[in-house]
Amino acid sequence: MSHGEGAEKTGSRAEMREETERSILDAAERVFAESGFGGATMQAIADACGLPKANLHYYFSSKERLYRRVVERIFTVWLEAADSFETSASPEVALRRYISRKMQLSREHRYGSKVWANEVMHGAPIIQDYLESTLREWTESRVAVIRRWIASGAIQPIEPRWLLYMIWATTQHYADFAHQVETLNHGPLSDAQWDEATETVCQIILRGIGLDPRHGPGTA
Amino acid sequence: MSHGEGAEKTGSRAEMREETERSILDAAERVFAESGFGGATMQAIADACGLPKANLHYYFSSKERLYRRVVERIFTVWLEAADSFETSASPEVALRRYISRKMQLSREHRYGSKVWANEVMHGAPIIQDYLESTLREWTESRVAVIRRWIASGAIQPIEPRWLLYMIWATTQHYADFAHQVETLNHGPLSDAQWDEATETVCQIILRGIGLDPRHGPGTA
DNA sequence: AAAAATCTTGACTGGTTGGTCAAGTCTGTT
DNA sequence: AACAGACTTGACCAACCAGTCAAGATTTTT
Repeated sequence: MSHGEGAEKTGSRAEMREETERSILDAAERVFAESGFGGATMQAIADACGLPKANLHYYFSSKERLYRRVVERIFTVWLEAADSFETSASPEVALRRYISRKMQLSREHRYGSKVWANEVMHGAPIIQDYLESTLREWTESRVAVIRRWIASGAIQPIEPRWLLYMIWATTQHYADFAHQVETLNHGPLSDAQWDEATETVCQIILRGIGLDPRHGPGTA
Repeated sequence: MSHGEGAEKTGSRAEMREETERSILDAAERVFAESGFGGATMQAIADACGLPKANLHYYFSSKERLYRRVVERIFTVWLEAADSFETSASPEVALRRYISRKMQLSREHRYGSKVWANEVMHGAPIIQDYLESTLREWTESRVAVIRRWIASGAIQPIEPRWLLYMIWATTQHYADFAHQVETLNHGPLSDAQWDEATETVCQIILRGIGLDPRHGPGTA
């Protein structure tokens, strides 16, 4: 009866540590998302994962370090999703995959998205270097791809950056503004609504840049 | 030499009070946007408007009440912008005006947008009633308008809600994620870039729902 | 000019929070 | 069984912060 968390199979020392850290990070992500960095308290995070507060400081030396780890973990997830924008695929496929993946992320990682939004809104004190290196490189590579699509006449001439921002903003809106969306929807979105929203976003974006948005690659 | 703020023409009692309150609200909006409710301190707000902290409590009895006033003021601005979505206009005109106005708001009221985003992300503890009344009514009325456009064949059949969310998300992104946008842009957006971004968003949305996005109402 | 009302402000306070610590418990090793 | 290292935790502390207050300054009214 060491942990408050439900029965955990005893594993090796390292496994146990990893699992505890993950449980703390999960709780911290939720609390930071709901209260912001300043509003979150270590006690609230401790309560959220059923550990005494002092124990948190055993695994993470300070609140800021814990927050940093939370943000870094989110960036990792973001990077994986970014890969779904395949530079070798056709515009339809690349964008459809990317948008769908980002919508899925918004649904499954609501809290992570909120923490990221908070961090950027507050001037990205922790992740400024990521923005300037990894994110900038990724963005520039996709901008180049979109420019090639334009040059080849595959899509209408639009500034690629504004298109990317539009995709980020729209997909992340379903996580960051989930509360507003759900209030207007009189409850959480159903599976069907998520599918429909995803499909609508894809269609408007694809048609918006001059592609035929009919579902699937065929001419059906 | 009463105020820290630059030379203020002496006005009537009520005028002075109003002006001081506005100056506090402006400072508070900025600080709340940058630090969140929990991270903001009354001292920081006081410093930001050059008043001693005790003076803030003379005008606003508590931090929460001050925050509430900030949020309410933002909602007012939002409502005015909402009016630019004219229900009687054609889809092209209504959407173009609305998107342009929202982009302008993002540029001129960056902090207000961020406070709103923060409030919603944290579950809208203060403005829940606004979401359920005013915002819901406004949304439903515009959804009805868009449905009529669809029924008349003016635009493609898409779920109006997802379109509205797309517009909100995209336009507000330029305020809420201004730091990210500016980092990727190596500096603030120029006038020309704002115009171009606005035009691009209009074009993608209009074409995305099946309209001819050529600038202006003519057939040029 | 004096009294009243409004506004200003430095100093103070009670409560909260991040972080510490020392005394424990548990687990694996010899 | 005994020892060592890893983990747990209640109690504690210093720093900070929202909010108070009382004494004074300024403006308006009489």
